[in-house]
Amino acid sequence: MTDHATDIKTMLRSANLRPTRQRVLLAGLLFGPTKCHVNADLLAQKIAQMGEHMATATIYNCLHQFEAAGLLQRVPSGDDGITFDTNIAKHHHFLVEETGELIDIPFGDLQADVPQAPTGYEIESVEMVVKIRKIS
Amino acid sequence: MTDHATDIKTMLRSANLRPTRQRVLLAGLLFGPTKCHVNADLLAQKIAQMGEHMATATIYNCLHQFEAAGLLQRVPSGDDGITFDTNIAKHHHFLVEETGELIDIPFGDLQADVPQAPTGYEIESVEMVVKIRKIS
DNA sequence: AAACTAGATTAAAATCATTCTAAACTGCTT
DNA sequence: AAGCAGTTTAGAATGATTTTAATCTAGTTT
Repeated sequence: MTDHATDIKTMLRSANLRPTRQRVLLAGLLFGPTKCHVNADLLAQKIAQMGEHMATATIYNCLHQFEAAGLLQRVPSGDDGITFDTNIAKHHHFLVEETGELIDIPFGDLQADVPQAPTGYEIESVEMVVKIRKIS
Repeated sequence: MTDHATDIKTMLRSANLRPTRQRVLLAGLLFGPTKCHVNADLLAQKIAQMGEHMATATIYNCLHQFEAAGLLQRVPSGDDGITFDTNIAKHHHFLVEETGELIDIPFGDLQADVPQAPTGYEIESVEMVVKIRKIS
């Protein structure tokens, strides 16, 4: 077994997730060196390209489990369903109007501008989306 | 005809929308003195309570037309479909995790913190959502 | 005021991403 | 090797939104 596969299994076990064939395959696609934005459909395509197969429900299950384990972050996305970000550092996004493409914005000192939560509430997260469009 | 109904018809005509019975009814619900967050389902309920009826498709059509005309703004919302805000001033939102309730945050001087758009793009809108939860 | 027409409304069917179901399977422990 | 809890699966179900194609109506023309 390669070191990479071992790392992934270790990561999954640390998250209290059994390293099943499906979870290892998905984690391999998601947790490489480059961060990315994914949805269930995109992953199904990649899996199909590898000549593999995985039930749609499994892809959703794994994504939600990875999110619950803090391995993924859910991100806002125009209209097209559920999108996850493998970059779990605090950051915001540009959303390209025409294409729906998401581009990371590094997290600055935006926190200072966040207003107080209403009395009795605590802030859970701050999410900024900057919609942009190609200059015609 | 009441002044209010006249105002609404004028508003609709200014937006190049024929003041049909359905659009006048919806506009009456939406464009009162108090701002609110609505979705198609909530409006259908209100209409039913008034003893009226309107096709679901009509509610969606009108909401999208009002949005296109700048009378409504679309706002992000947890998972539950399409939500519109009758407050069209620039502002951001608290989103209460447990309930999905949206609460307006008055627009401050956040603009200063927005990063430059990537080359070749222009900023279309900036939307911030602050998720909050009840302190247990 | 009747006729006309583009635009609007409608019920019902279609869409489609996501979730549910309940049966079959598999990783782990004994 | 057996057993069990946790997983995966195909296919059905869900549910919000959109499409369709027929009917209707606001506003204009005659």
